[in-house]
Amino acid sequence: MGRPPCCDENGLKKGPWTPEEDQMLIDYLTSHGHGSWRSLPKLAGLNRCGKSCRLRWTNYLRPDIKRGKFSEDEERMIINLHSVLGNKWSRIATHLPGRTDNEIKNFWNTCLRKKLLKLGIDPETHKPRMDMNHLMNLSQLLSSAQFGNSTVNASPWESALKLQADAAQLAKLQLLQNLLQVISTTSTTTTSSLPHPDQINRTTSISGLLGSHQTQNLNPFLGLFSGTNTMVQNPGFVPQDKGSQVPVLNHSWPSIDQGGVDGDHDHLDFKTNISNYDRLISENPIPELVSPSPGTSGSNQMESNKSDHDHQAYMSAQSSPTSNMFEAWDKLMDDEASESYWKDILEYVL
DNA sequence: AATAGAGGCAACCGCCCAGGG
DNA sequence: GCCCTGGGCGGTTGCCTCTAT
Repeated sequence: MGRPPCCDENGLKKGPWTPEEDQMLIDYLTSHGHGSWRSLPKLAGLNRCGKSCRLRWTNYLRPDIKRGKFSEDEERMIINLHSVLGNKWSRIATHLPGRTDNEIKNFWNTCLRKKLLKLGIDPETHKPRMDMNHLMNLSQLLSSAQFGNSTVNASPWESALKLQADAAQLAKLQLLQNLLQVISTTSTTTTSSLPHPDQINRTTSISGLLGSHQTQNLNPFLGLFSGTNTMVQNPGFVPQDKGSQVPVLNHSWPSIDQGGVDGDHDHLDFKTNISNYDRLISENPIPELVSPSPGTSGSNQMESNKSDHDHQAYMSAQSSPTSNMFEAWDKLMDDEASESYWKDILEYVL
């Protein structure tokens, strides 16, 4: 097990710091530096543990700390970096001068996370949310928002995010509805709206319907975005994500015909619907999830190799014409997991 | 004006890892 | 190779403030 908490040592103060304590810590650190944090409190005359002093200094008292609200650039950067790095707050913090990992973590948990959730984006995966409850709610949201009317008072950044999310969500809904339509006309199940999973005939599997090796080609978003050139390759994305990119522009619907569908007219309808999505998106161009502007990237802090790597990944993500959302789709399709991902969704729907 | 609930944030906790002996 | 220690990190807690009722 881990070591016992250092503050268990008898009599050491915990909790909020007083201005006097802060001043003592600042005075000591500015004249002596921290040296060993463990011995620091005694030397500085503080009745605190070294760890508490270190946290207080690094998270609050350090002179280079920038306080106050996060700018939109910072928000964008955090979202981008989080999509690349995940919950590596300290690594994210190295790209935001004057911000601490703790502050970024708090900001993420209290604001950005909720913001993304509201926009229908899973903050963990940065992919559109696919849970059925959310999709059920979505139709109501979309109808009430009437596709963009709700962005009047939003910032341009929020509007862009929202519009993109709306488009993606609308496409998702329509995808699911069309899937259901296909399924209902192919199997004996008849549904005109999203059924409760318990009410659904689970004996039909989509892989059986379309051929066991074709499920990864089921993603209609490849077709969806193919006409708008938003779904392009992303050569610079994170190497650990297999490096290679599937040439998605030529990767979509023909495979269904080549696969197990055998020219079933229902599936032709499905195809037609997908090309309708193309038109929908063409007529309503989807903004990037985040702007490609790197803003103040804090590149002066790129000191470690790890940081350089983060920066490269980040800059790749930034410079790509496909921003996070599309990257996520791209990656989704490039990922082995995507097969089971879509399979899960489809089997859930079935 | 009082109160409950939500949100924001500082601080703590527990685990992990690297480095030194 | 093992143990100990310092330092770092991510997750969580709890307090304070704000807002709605």
